[in-house]
Amino acid sequence: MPELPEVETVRKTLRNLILNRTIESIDVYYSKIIKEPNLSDFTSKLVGKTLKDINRQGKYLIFIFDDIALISHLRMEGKYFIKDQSESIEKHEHIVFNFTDGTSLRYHDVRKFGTMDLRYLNEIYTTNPLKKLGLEPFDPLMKVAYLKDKLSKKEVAIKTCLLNQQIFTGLGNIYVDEVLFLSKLNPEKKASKLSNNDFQKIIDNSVKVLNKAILLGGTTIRSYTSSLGVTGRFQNELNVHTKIGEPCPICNTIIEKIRVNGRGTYYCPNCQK
DNA sequence: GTGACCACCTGGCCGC
DNA sequence: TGCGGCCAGGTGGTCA
Repeated sequence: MPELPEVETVRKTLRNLILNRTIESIDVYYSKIIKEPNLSDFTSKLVGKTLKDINRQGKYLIFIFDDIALISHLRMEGKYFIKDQSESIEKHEHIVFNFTDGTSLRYHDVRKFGTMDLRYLNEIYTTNPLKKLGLEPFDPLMKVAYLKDKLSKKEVAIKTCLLNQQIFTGLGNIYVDEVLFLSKLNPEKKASKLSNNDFQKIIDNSVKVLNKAILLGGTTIRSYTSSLGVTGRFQNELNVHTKIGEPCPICNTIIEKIRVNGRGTYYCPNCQK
């Protein structure tokens, strides 16, 4: 599933391919992807607009048009593909942005979990969904003091807290498992029990894991591929996620799988006590 | 305010 | 072979 490194890979790929194209029309085959505004306003506000830039905040893609931004979340299996308009619409292609040059940007989502919102440029960061996001690990303000302030009174598992995008933005299930492994922290340990040193390790290892994943184009597990079918290579670097029954790369203890707040969680019971 | 739980959604996998 | 049930999981909403 797309997490921050996968979204960043999609952003870079699309930015290189479709900048400065102008929307001629939009075909919507599954309108529930669009959250705000309504379908009619969504299309009328975008048609005729030229794509100026593509940014990212956490796991959200931000398509910057002339005066308006399309904020897209890929959720579990969202993908973008660029195709000629003459190519037939495939199953699971729910929203198609047709450009004036005869090409199209197609949003493909098997599980239909993805979302799209339109916002004027001056309200992108002052309204949801981006307003509520916490800091990314790369943010200069991401310090031990920030995490301590947010987590020191949390009586829930640290894994649950790191998946909370309102606190720690950008990590999903895969990378949280990897960060906690590198930090030698048990995913079920209560956030309130963590030390300053633990918080620092979480920050450092998050940056380390995400940077490496971005470099390798993200992680390809199950069905995820970025736009144009580009697959990531970070899955070859995973230490614990999906490694149930395999030996820990550090101590050879067998990796176990548990559920933390309903999420499949992989960890080494020896390294992460 | 906090934490637990559920809905959304479909393909893949497993057991019968 | 075919069918039913479960699992995967990010986020928002609801409820206690």
